Formats: sequence, structure tokens, C-alpha cells
Amino acid sequence: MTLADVAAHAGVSRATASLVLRESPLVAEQTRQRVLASVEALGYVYNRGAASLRMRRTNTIGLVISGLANPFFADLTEGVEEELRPAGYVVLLANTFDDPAHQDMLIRSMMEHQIDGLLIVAAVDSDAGFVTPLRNNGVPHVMTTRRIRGVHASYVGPDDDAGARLATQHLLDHGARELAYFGGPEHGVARIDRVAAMAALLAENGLEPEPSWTVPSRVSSSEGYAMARKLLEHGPPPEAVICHSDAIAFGLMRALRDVGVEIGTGCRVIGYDDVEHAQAWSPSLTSVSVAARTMGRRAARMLMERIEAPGSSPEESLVLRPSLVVRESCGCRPSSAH
Amino acid sequence: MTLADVAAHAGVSRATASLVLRESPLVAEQTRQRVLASVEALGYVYNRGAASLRMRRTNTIGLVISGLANPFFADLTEGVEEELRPAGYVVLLANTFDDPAHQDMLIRSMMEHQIDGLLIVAAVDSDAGFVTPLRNNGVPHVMTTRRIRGVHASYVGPDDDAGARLATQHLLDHGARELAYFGGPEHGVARIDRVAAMAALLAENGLEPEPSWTVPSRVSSSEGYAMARKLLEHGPPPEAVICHSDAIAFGLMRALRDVGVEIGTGCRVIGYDDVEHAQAWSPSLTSVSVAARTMGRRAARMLMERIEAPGSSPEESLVLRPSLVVRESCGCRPSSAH
DNA sequence: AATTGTAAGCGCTTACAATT
DNA sequence: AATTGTAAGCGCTTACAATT
Repeated sequence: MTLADVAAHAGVSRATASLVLRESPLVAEQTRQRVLASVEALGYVYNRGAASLRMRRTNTIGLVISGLANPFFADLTEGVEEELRPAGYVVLLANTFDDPAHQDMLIRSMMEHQIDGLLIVAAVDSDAGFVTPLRNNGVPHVMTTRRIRGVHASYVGPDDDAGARLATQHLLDHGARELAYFGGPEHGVARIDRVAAMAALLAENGLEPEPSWTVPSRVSSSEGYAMARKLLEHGPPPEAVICHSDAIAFGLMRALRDVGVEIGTGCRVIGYDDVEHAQAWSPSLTSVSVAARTMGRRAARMLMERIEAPGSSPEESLVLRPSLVVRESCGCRPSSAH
Repeated sequence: MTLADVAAHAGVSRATASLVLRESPLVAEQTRQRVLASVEALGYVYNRGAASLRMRRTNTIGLVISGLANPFFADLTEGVEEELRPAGYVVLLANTFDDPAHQDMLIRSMMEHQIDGLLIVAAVDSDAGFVTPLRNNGVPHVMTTRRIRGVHASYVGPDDDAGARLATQHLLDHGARELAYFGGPEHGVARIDRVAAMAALLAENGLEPEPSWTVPSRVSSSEGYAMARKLLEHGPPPEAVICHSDAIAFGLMRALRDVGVEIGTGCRVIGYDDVEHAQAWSPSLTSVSVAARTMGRRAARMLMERIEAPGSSPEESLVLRPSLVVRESCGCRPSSAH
């Protein structure tokens, strides 16, 4: 069942049939109707692969994510799709599980599928070389969420400096003097930037981050829990802690509960990402919100622009300002929790 | 940069070059090395689209998900990928946002991309006709997680009857007499099956579900919260409630807290899905676990088998038995919370 | 002038023939 | 007998020619 069958059924040439499918104005209304009727009658399904080969464009974009199970990335993925679908693109999704070697494989596989462009949340410990094949083959690409040291490519991500300052300032306003930045991948640029921003703001106030609690971790609630329990064996928590993610904050809060520290007074907690459940937790979690879905949309839009304007377009960087969603865990008592 | 270039560089024909890429044993080791060296030297990237057209097989499978932001489906997606990737498949992902019309579009789009098979978590209110185009065009497909009334297709999903009984029995063992099934899409088969199973088991004990709390809802913590708050205005909660999802349970627990009901004593709560944060919540959430990742793997495997054995294979149905992960919210006090 | 058809080609694979 | 090459074709699109 190919276009040739449709053409035969409608009594026109394959060329004409193709023109009506592509909605060309060159074909007479009568003929158009006839062809469309044949498509319907035969239940013809367009072969986009064949068309892509001929047109040298697949209308497919690759999305490489470091960990889909993280709701932050799931949201981002939804944003990407929302933006790309209406524009006629289809997304090829792949998960690296934060493994750089796997990531290299996936990028290669996507290139073999002739993607028109690539969106990537790079694995935390990516080697800077992962973009080389993309650049060499002129595949438009944009990185999002995570910056990798040494990689120069277009980028859409959160302003980590601003985010960390927002949280730090709020805690200082609460009168806290001992602050820590808890968790996050050790060499991740995000963690490094946020810790630096926090330290800078603290320094302006004659303070410095609590070293024993300013430690890296993997990003999950169970990791946050385990690490917090260990630290709590050696003494009480600092007055306030900013967590690298909401998941880590959930783990930390559970650990604090276990040892009888009251959250918001005994220890002020702020999370990062403003995940859906932050609101339902008790106490509800104050969190730095970076609007994952919006970020996905912006990144997708930037990629499309780069695909349209090939070669010429200079590398660009879009940084989104986060906001602080204030709830209870920092010690505030909002009039209504919801 | 095509295979022809590689062949020219290596001084062989395109046919030979193709044979070495496809790892045919027909070509001499020397020639093989020469071609591989040329591939390397030229930085050649295989065009899988062209090969697919010729071979009439794309090694691509479609995955249509009703809502990726739900961590349950994100896990499932990871399971699917884990299984499919090593087998040489690439997954085309699409999100329906539970919209049947959008779902129909996506399925069509995937068929145009010549997917070798389709895995689908159907939108809750899917029309039974959504499989027709797949069947008509002989596209192997398997449904997972959700069963749609009137649709006959291969399926991998949880045993909702067993899951609901597990939770109900546990609550009965705690001495609870007033039980409710809280939330979930009104016409969803899962909710209907679970409520029926619960009612059956209760009937054996001379009881019936608490009607005022056995109500449908959308699946999110904020919906669970809102609905619970509304019900709590009219009186105290039942002795025990099984929630349609962990997210709903989180919302419910928050609402109970707000009005001063102690969870586990004033009201026993059991969730469904055993999401990661169930463990970190306080109290930690007892939940019916259906192992989303495993389900994804099984569904992927079934699909691959159906692709290998075309036509012949009869429709099949694989049902996975869930387990009850007992924590604190039901009133148990496990020796260690983690 | 408006509409439709011819023919080549996108980058591969593979049956079969040809060469050593 | 072992290895390599020839040529056709997968299902489309599109420049250009041909027809009315």
C-alpha cells in the first residue's frame, strides 16, 4: 500500500498524489478531492521515512535526558513535547541514567536516525567531548538544565546564582546564622554555583556556610535521609539548610523528625525544584522553583530557531530566573497552606 | 557523506561496504579492516532511515503514555527503555495528557513513522476504536497498566483485584470496620475493579465500603487534598482508607493533619503505586506496589515477541501480582522506618 | 495559463552474476 | 570456493516537460 496505489485508484500520477498530500496549491480542487477520497478508501498510511530520505529532513528531534524518573525531568520533557508537536516534530527520547558512556552511544544512535536537532540534559559527569560529533556533523543542538564545564553550546537553564541567593536571603531574614547547602552531585556545576552564591552572600554578612553539612550526595529522598541520619549522630543540625533538590529535602525532613527536631524552628529547610508534592508534605516545603516545563518549552523553541537558521546562528545562552515559593518548612506560617 | 564515499575511499563497491557495516561474514578480514578504517577516517554516520526504507523495518517502537509527569509512568518508561535498547530498538515517545483525541493523532503519527510496534498506556477515557488503525495495518501492539473496556488487545498490567484485597485484608486485620476507596478516575477500569474487589472482601465480613468517602477524583496530591478537605467538613474520616494512588494519599494525609486527625490511629491510610517518596513521608506510607519498571520491561518483552512472531501469535494477557509494602500510615510500627 | 505526468534521485540492501 | 561487484528497488519528492 503505497502512494502509487492511491494514485492508481484515483486515476492520477504518483506526482499528483504526492502534491495533494503535501497540500500543494498546484493541483485542481476536483483532483484533490478524488485523491483524498482514494486515501480514505484504501486506508493509506503515509510513509514519512521515505519522504524524509527524499527531503533530507526527518522532522524528528532527539531528547536525551539524564534521568526520567526525576519528576523535574518528566515535567521538562512534557514542556518540550508541548512545544515541538504543534510544530510538526516528533521526539525521539532516550535516557542516559547519568552514564556518560551510554550517553555517547545514544547520541550516535540519534544521529544515525538523522534527527534534525538534539536537546540534551547532559549526564552530570559528562566528558566535554560529547558535543564533538554533533558539531562535526552540523547537527543543531541545545543543552538544558545542566551546564558542563568546558562545553560551549547553546544553553537554556536556571540562574543558579539567583536561586541560591533567594533562598539564602530568605533564611537570613529569618534570623538564621548557621546555613548549609545539603546534597547534590559533587562535581555538578549547579551545586558548585549555588554553593558559591550562598557563600558570597553569607560573606557579605560576615558568615560562612556550615562546612559539616555542606556536603554532596546523590539525588534521591533515600540518599538525603541516609546522609542526614549519619550527620545527626554527630550533633544537632544547623539552623537552616538549603537542599539541592526537593527529594533530598524530603529525606532530610524525615530524618529530622526521627530524631525529634522540629522543622521550621529547630531547623529551617528549603528545597529546590518545587516538585508537586512539596505542597502536600507536612510541613509543606518552601522551595526554589525553576519551572521545568517552561524551561523545556524555551529550550525546544531555541532549538527550532537554530534548525530554521542553519549555520549562521551564534551560540546563545538563556538563563531563567527562579522564584522562591514560600511555605512552612522555612519557618513561615502562610495564612493558608494551599 | 554516504556509504558510496566510504566505499570509494576504501576502494571497494558500495555493496561490500554495506556488507561490512552489517557485519556479514561474507567479506574478507582484510577488506573489512580497510572499510572500517575509512569509516573512521571520514567520520561516516550510518543513515538508518535509508536502511529502514530498504529493509522495511525501522527498529523503532512507539511508546504512548497518558502522563509522563506521573512518576509511576516515568518508571515504567525507564523499564521499557532498559529492555528495548539492548535489543537494538529506539523508542519514539509521546504523551497524550489523557486526551483521547490527541491519542488518536499520536498513534497515526507513529504509524506514519513506520514503527515496528506500539506500547500504549491508553488515556483513561479512550474510545475502544483507538486500536483499529493498528489492527488494520498489522502493527503489533500491547497495552499496559490500563485496561480499556471493549478493547481486545494484548496486555500487561497489575492484578487490581489482588492489590485491593491485599490492602483491604490488612486493614481488616488492624480491626478496621469502616473502609473507603478514595479517588481515581471515575470510569477507569482500575478503580472499578479495585472497588469491586474491596466490596467483595468486605461483604465476606458482613461489611460494605463507606459510600461518602468512596468517591472518584483526578490523580494528584492537590486533588486528593481538596477533596479530602471538603469531605472533612461534613464529619470525621472513616477508620481506614485505601487511596487510588500515593499522590492522592499524600494529599489526604495533609488534609487529615490540617484538621488534627492522627494518621494510623485516627485514620489508617494505604496508598497505591509505592512511589519513591512513600518511604520518606511522615508517617511513611503503606502502599500497594506494582513495580512499574518491571511492568514496563515485561510489556516491552511481550511486544518484541509479537514483532518476531508476526500474525500468528494469539492475543495474550499478563497480570502481575502486586505486593503490600507495610510502613506506618496503616497503623503499623515497623522496627525501622527505612 | 492551469494542470498533470515523466523521470531522476534520496542512501541504503541484497539477489545474483562476475571475478579471482 | 571465496570474495567482490552490478543493478534493481524500498516509497517518496520535485524540477521540468507535456498536455489540455
